[in-house]
Amino acid sequence: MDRKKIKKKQTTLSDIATTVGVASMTVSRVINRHGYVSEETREKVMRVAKEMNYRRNGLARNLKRQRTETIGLVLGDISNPYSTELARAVRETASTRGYNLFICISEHSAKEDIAAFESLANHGIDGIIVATRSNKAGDEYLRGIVESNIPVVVIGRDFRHETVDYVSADNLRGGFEATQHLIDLGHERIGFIGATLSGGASLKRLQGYLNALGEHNISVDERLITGRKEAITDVPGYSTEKIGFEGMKRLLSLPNRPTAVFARNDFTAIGAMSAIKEASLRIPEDVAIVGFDDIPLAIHTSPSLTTIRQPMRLQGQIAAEMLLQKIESEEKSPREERILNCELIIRGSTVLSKH
Amino acid sequence: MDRKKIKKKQTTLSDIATTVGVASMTVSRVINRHGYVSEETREKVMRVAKEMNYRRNGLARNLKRQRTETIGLVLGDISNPYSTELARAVRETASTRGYNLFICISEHSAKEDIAAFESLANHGIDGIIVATRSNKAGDEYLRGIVESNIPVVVIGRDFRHETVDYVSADNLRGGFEATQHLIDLGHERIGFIGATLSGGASLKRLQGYLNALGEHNISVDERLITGRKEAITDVPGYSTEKIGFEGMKRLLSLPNRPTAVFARNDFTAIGAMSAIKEASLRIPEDVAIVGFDDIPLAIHTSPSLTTIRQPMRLQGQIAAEMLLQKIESEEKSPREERILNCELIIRGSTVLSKH
DNA sequence: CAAAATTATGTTAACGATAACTTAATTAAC
DNA sequence: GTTAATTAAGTTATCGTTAACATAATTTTG
Repeated sequence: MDRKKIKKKQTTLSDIATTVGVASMTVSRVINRHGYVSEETREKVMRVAKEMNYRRNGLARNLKRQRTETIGLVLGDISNPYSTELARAVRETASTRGYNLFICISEHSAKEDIAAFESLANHGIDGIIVATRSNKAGDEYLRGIVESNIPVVVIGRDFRHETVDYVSADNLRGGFEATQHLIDLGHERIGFIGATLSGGASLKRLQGYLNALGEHNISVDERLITGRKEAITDVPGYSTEKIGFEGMKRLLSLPNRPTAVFARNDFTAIGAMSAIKEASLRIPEDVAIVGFDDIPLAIHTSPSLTTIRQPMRLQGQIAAEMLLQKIESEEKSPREERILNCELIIRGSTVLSKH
Repeated sequence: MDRKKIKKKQTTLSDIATTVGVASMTVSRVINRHGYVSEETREKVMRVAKEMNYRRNGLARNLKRQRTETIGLVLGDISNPYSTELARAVRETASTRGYNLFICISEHSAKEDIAAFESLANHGIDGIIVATRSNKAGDEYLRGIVESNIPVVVIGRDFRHETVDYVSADNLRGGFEATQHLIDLGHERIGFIGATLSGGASLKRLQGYLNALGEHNISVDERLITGRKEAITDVPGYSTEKIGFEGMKRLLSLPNRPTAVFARNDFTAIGAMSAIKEASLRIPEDVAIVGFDDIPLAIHTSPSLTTIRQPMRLQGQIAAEMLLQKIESEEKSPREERILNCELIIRGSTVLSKH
């Protein structure tokens, strides 16, 4: 075959320089609108640059300038409205401040977490926001990144480091309020779906649940707490519905089944609702249910889902601001931590609608 | 303040080389596991690299190697399940083939489209998949990118170029089948929400609707076609629900209102359903409704939504494969076009459930 | 009108990594 | 035991851009 693709090289500054008959530095000045260039030269250079379809090589530029004006965001799961709202807020804040955003997805895999961190760090990104689930291998790698002086901010996940800022919803309080709401409605046998106690209640939402029970002297029944062990799995997005479905079935099969359930997130709650309906029980009369996150779907389920709304956009915005601050400041600032309030949204899955 | 942050520079190959007492090329060989190095030297280098927390500078590396093993994906809207499934499939395919994926969001803004293209191109990305809505300024910029020999594949959007591959769902046929389904159910006054005829039915789904009506000799009533003009707006994600809601209200206020409606996508359909319910009409008895996309929410609405399912993952996978093929092939291959079949999913919004 | 400031351009040396080449010592082959 | 192959390094140039400095012409200032 003689129609091999001759990898036509990109036009470079010096290509233009040669054509116009100036030094490449002059061309650089024109391209960057910076420094003295005569109007005549500028026009000539611009014309030739356009003709030759010049595109600046960012690799070389960033290598020389030692910054990229780009930040990275690593998400565990892009199917979750929580993640997407986060991403949108981060992008918006970054964009306003003149930064580009590259998003990487890790699909809750430690290996992909590392691949994402590495890839971003390698590209000389100015800073990274991490919103994946914590896991050992990933965290270890992340620590290396932090220690090589790349600014990092984490959202809603464990990771302690003296220079890493932290943003999160108040999951502890949210979990507490969800449970409190059910207690206020008179429930005493309240289940939890989405985690087990074996991990020592590392999940803040579960801890909030336990705290609420404790405060009202309701004894904890471990059989009412169900869910797969807290660990990185290859389960993406919507499959948490399955955890909710199976967890609820387990709870319903108990000799003394709960009258209310708090699910660790809305997808889990929706799965649980399916199980309840399948058992021909009514929501909320037979089993009341509270979720967490207030995803857009929550208002469209039947009955609509009572849930804890967390400020997704705000978390993204604050994280981005923190990161940019770190990137741009000369001073080394102390670790900052922002924990944002959640809000109980009461809907039909706990309280019969009035009409 | 004297605790100014001394921007500790990253460790470089030659830092390690100096410490160990070898040439930086030797260190490079160790790091890249490529070329001859004695076991003794390798171990020493590895140890020092670890101690000094070495991280390879990808900018320099990629600049020299002229490739990054990274591809970019530009999405108009990340809140849409269509986009997220696409992204996941693209990531998976890319990852399997050893490529990283950077995702950019443009929020349906021409300016941000351009910013995303530019940023990706500048970073020397090996190729770009574009799944934004077409718009003049953005397309013009994209054309420049294509002409500077960066491989590009577009998904489900207009963009004609002899070297740009194209993947899409068969929107024309999908629109036809959605309408056909309603006709089969006996409907004759069928509305369309989400676009107007003024743009000359550039929207394939609308064209499919028109074709189906034509085939059954149902005359087109322009008052039954409603929606905002096809254009880039700053309206993100879920707000298409609003278009559906308002469009439906307009249709319901007609003297001779439609008995069925085809909405350009599921969010629009859901908005329309709200309007129908608000008017105290029944779905599907008074107004039947069909959406498009089969988003996860579609099964959870009440009644559940009849819709056209498009193969989101498949589109992403094929696009990624096409792009990687372009990137890796030496030969210049002719433009390829893949149009994928859609599937009608019949649910409660058009047919009363049987129980 | 000399000194200072401004404008316009060129030169040089990185940024950090690596491909391509060279040198030299070992080991294998015939 | 001489030639060829393998192993283990080092040297040089370059990827494309830009910061920093240097030069020279022109303009402004006092």
